[in-house]
Order: sequence, then structure tokens, then C-alpha cells
Amino acid sequence: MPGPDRSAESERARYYLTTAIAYANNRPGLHTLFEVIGADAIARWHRMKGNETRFLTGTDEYSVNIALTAAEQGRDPKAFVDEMVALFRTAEDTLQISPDRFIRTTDLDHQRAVHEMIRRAYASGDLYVGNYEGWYCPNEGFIPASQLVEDSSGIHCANHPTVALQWLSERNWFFRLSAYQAKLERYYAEHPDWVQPEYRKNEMLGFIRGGLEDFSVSREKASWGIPFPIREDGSSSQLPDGSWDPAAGTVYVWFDALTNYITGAGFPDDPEAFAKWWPCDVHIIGKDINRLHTIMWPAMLMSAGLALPKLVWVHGWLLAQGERMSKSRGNFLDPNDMVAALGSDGTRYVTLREAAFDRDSDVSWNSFVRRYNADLANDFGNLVNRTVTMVNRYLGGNRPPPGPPASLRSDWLSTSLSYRGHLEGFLLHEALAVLWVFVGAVNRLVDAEKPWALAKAAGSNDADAGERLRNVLGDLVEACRLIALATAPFIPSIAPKVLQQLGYDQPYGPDGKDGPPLLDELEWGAHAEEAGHVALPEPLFPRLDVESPVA
RNA sequence: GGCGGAGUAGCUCAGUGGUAGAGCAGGGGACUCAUAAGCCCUUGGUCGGUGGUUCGAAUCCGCCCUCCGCUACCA
Repeated sequence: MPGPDRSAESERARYYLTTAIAYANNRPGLHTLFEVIGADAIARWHRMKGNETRFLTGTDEYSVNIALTAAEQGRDPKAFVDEMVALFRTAEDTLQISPDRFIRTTDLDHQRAVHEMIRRAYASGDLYVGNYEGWYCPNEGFIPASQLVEDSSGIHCANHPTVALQWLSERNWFFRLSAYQAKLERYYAEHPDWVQPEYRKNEMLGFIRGGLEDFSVSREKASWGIPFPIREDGSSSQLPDGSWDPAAGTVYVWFDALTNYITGAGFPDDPEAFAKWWPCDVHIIGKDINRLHTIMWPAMLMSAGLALPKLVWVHGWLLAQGERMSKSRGNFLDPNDMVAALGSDGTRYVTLREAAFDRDSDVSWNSFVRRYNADLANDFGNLVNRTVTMVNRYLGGNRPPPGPPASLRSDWLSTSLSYRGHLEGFLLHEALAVLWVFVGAVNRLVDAEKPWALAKAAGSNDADAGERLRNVLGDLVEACRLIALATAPFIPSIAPKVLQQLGYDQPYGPDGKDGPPLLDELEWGAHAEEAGHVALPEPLFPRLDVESPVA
């Protein structure tokens, strides 16, 4: 391999990243898939670097609401979620999301993991039986104080003004989060970067300092859930026939959902795998579940004697005219419309370029189409097209090697460093932005060097012009190769086509595995000595003139 | 209410004391390798308001206005 020896550093490293599991109650919109698309680009980047990578996505399938919805449709909850989960998996496939495991909270190994976490919390003295009480709306369940409305007709929940509330008390298990305030504060102090962006960490620190209350971790009456594995005396609730005593209740959402991250790493069935993959390198989550992941989850892990995630990255929301995109608001974008218009790669690119990965971002169909045309069709797609055309026309298709060191090469050096830094720091939009500054520089080089003029001069026996023509076109081809490889995590199906047009093989598998170390490939001139032929040019990102599919 | 953040060109944003910037969108031009694309030039802003500090403020300080985030059991 050419270039400095950095493969030793990257080759044996392993990288484990997760997304939040999605609530399996509906077909996902683009705003839901945003996180998964971003995480997938990161996963592919690490796979291409040669890191042994594990990428986990999945669905959260237990909840009272899901049981209710299924019941309303006269269906078994499992059959209902099976159908919903299929929609998620199809959506992921459509966008070329490449999880190494798609985990479902209904998976049996996950039940074992949750049970083990409960047992460990109990063994640590962090579980106790208490009363969970509060206002209960028969249509909605327990209503937090923040959603209570009081008016002339009395007190009721915001969504059901006519339904009388009941004060209910349920006998539930509680987790002693209050015991973890000081431990969490110390952990935050000793790991100042473990929650990012920093302002998200500060919000959580403020919350912790305000005092922590215990939270309930079981439900007495809900049947659609993971069976609670122990009775009040701590004994197993498993019955002789292997089933679980319904009287013990079910695990409530926190333990049920969050534990998926360690189930996905092999806990507790495969200690060897678990030792290898845990702690994860990063949880990619949305800002709405920050508290769960950076306060409750770490306390649960501490209680179980397990290591904490190395990093939690908190992204923002996709907004439409300042409002959060959501199914209920109806202001969401259908990924199928996006893919139909922009292609899978186009959808991935514009989503991650238009939406900042560290805060909320306003997006729209029009902004996506504009971005697609400007960046993919005009800037990059056209650059590849004109480069390949010129090599064909002026050099008979023989791919020239890069010329002697020139400014474009040093441009690339700083660009690739900056690109990598942003990408590995989860600022995906910034990573793409710096890469496209380079794309602009390459386009300007074409106009500055005027290969068509050089070709004409070379045709008049100007040997210097001929030499310069080959050098310029060699630099252009090399720039296109590097941009395609660097962008491959974002545009996994088009990037190989770019390489193919440039006469290079695509050395990576469909999900980015099994190729040479990417950082070596991203060296300027990594394949300078290889002869080759460019293919016939073919537009990779056709320019669009697309009307909005939503009103 | 408390704590934190933000208000800069039509849009998205950069810019933390010294004559207002980028990309996109809009206008004009030259060229021709190219996906009517790329390149060059260019129209847009009393930098939320106000008072102050300073030779000089988008940039520092006070007050005000607007918006946003966090403020625990839907996830």
C-alpha cells in the first residue's frame, strides 16, 4: 500500500454505533429516518476505513398505545407490530441503510437481556416496590402534571377535555435513580465530552443538579410487554412450564427500550461478543430522548455494573416552516416521494447536507430539490461528466495519471483532513460542505486551464500543450476519484458508478466492507501508476425540475 | 417563572473591536469540455431595538422586544 502507514492504527479498531429504536406504530417519515440515514453514513465511513463496525437500528414495539391500536383493529399486537416493522425495514432498504442487526424489542434474546438487567438492578438494591399514582385518563393512561388542564369543568387531560380523570394508584417497581445523582455528576465531570453537542450536555447537567427522582419500571396491568422477571420477594416469576407469571406485571418502557443497545452487542448470551462490542462508540439519538440516554440509561448501566457508552450524540429535528415535522401535524415528507424524485443517494445526500446534524433545521421539498440540482447535478455530476468526456475526446479514453504536484493536490490534502474531522465529529453537513468547496475548486480549474484550448494547441504540434493537457485531465480524474470515494458513505450506489466511469473498480462491498483502508485510497495519487480506460459518460444525477408532492 | 441559546442580504448561515461576508436564489457577460451545466462580474443588509464604553461596535456593557432549547414516567 502506498502512503504513510496508518493502516495499523485503523485496521484493528472496532466501532459500534446505534440509533434509537423507532416506535413501531406507523410507516416512518423522512424526519424519523433522518437519524438512521446519518448514522448509516457514519457506519459506512468506518467500515470503509477498515474498522470492524457494528451498526444497530431497530424498533420499539411494546407499549399500551400499540396494544390499544392493535385491539381497535381487532388484531393481535404481535401481528400488528410485525406489519409495522416490515414498513420500517422496507424504508431502510429503500434508503440503503445497512444495519448489522435490526433489533426488535420483541426479540427473545432482548427479553433475556432485559431480565438480566432487572435482576442486576435488584441485586444492587436499586429496585423496590412502591405505588405509582397520579391522574389517570381512561383514554390515555397516566397523565403527567404538565399535561393536565384545569378549567370550569374540572381537571382533565389536554387531549380528552370531556373525559373525567381518576386518581389511580398502581403497585409498581421503582428504580432508585435518586441514588445516582452524585455518581452521574462525577461521571460528567470526569468525561466532559461524553454528551455532545456541549449545550445538550449542559442541559442535562442542569437537570441532574436539580435533583433526581426514582422512576417506575413496571406496569401492573399492561399485558403487552416483557414479563417482569421477579416477584416482590425477589424470586423468579417464571412458572414451571417456562412461561412468566402475569401477576408479576410487565417491564415498563425504560428498561425495555434502552436495554436494546446491549442486547445488540451480545448481552447476556454471548459474553465474548459483548466484551468486544461494549461499550459502544456512540449512541446517535434525537434531542427528545436525551434525558433517557444520558441520565436514566447510564444509571441503569452503573447499577448493572456495566460500562457507559463512550459518547452520546444528540441531533436535532427536521422542521417545516419552523415546526417539527411529524405524522400528527401532517407536515412531513414521505421518503418514497423523495426517493422517487431524487433517488436513494440523492435523498441521503440532500437530507444530510440541508439538515445540520447538531441542531434543528428547516427543510422543504424545494430546498432539497435546489440542493440536489446545485450540488449533485450541476457541481459534482457535471464535473464527472465533463471530465470523462474530455478524456474520451482528447486522449482516446486513456486515463492519464495525475500531473506533478500542483495546488489542487494540496487543496485536497487540507480538504480531506477537514472532511474527516467533521465526519468523525458528527458534523455531517459540515463535512459535505468542505468537500463541495473542493468540488468548486476543481470546476474552476477546468475553466482556468481550458483543456479544449490545450487540445487544439496539442493538435498543432505543441508538445508542451499536450503534456499540460494530460496533466490537467489527470488531476481532474484524480479529483473525481477522491470525491467519489470520500462521498461514498453518503451516496453508496452512485459512488461506484463514478469510479466505474473513471475506469476504476469499486473495491468495497455493498455496505462498505471488505475493501482497502479508505484513508489510503484517499491519498492523492494512490493509483497513479495504474493504467486504465474511462468509460462513456452518463449523467449520474440528472437535473430535476420537480414540483412539490405536498401542498 | 428559573437556567441556557439565538436574532446579520429573498433563503440557509459564517463573521467576537478597525471600512459588512459565503453558498443558494435573482441580474448581466464571456466561453464551449459538460446535465441550458461550469466560469467571470453583479443587484440585495441603517448586522432585532435602544442607551452607553471606545478614536472606532455586528463584535464589549445596560435595558427592551421577538424566537428557540431544558425544566422527568408517550417514546
